[in-house]
Amino acid sequence: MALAEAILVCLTDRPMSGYDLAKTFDASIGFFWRASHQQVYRELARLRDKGLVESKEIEQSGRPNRIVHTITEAGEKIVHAWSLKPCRMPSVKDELLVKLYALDHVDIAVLREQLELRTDQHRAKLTAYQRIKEKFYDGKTLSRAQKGKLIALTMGISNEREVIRALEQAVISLGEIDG
Amino acid sequence: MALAEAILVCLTDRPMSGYDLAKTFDASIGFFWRASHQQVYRELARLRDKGLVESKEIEQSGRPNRIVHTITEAGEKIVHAWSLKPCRMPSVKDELLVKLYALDHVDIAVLREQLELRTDQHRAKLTAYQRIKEKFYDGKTLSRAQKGKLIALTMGISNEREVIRALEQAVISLGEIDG
DNA sequence: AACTAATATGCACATTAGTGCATAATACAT
DNA sequence: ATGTATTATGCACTAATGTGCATATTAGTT
Repeated sequence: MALAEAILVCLTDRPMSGYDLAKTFDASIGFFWRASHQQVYRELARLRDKGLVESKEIEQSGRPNRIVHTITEAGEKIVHAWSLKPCRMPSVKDELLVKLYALDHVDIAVLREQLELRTDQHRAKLTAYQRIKEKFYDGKTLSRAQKGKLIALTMGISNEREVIRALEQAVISLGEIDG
Repeated sequence: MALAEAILVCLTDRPMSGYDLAKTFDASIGFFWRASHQQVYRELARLRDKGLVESKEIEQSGRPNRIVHTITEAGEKIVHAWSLKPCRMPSVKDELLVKLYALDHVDIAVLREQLELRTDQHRAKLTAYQRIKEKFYDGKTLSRAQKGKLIALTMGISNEREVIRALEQAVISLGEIDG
């Protein structure tokens, strides 16, 4: 149920519409907890029903009205209680590694392409993280909240670097097998 | 739907019962695709319905009969078709990073404990991977299938090492904030 | 004697996530 | 004119995952 908490955490910063939240889940907090816009709207409805956020419609002309959600005191209590509860290990589900595991039943040329595509995807992630770090964190005086985000971001960066290195090595190893 | 394929991949090695498969998902292939025993039995029923595996009951005395599943030709075709399809990026969902992201709304002492617990869990994983590598792969002549498994395992090992290093650094950074 | 682990299978229910679609207006490019 | 992107919300259906329970026997432990 940590999508609820992730949304509440975003709303501790400032009130936001579902659309704002969906964008946030495509960027910053989405690096650590992925969610689609449908998931976000659905969960917002539940949070509203439970009284953990308050929603008010803001009229706009030309486009649909914004519905802006504000965290309530009850919502803040939920966030604090959640912070004390133990975390689960993220569940591993990586088809690419399953394909390596099943090497004998897989087209090696295709698998190499897939490894290279994956490497590029991680390079793109690394670049995105580094841009954010340079733009918002490097050489700045940081609040405690920002320092926490920087620690998470730094972990993301070092992880992407290592994954890229490991994937490049995997392609080399695969080449040695295929000959 | 890659649980189906992961099971089929296991069955290309040898026919197995649901129980055998569940154990395999607690160890080897489960390092790359996690699944509970309930999931395995449910998926086996579906695979049987689709004619991708054939199941026969083997009588045992004292304990429930084993139902041993063998991959069919149709099943092997599915595995090959799957190997050609592009892979998705694994979906990120890590509460611990969300808590770092939400540092201002979190108990820092508790978070440090959670980071340390997570570090220990990754150390345990690393040890398990290394034992398997030493026992089954180091200094042995390997088939192509085994070489694929070794590449996946090597990626797992380097990833665990990096995650441990990054978590240790995160605890240090957190200490500097907290004072 | 009672408890625990291992072997072996699975159902029922609840929660979570993903896919596809629907609506509606503006702005900008082709 | 037509298409595409952006802003903005959300439903309906399907698929995947997790939780709790149920059954049944043997072997070993406290």
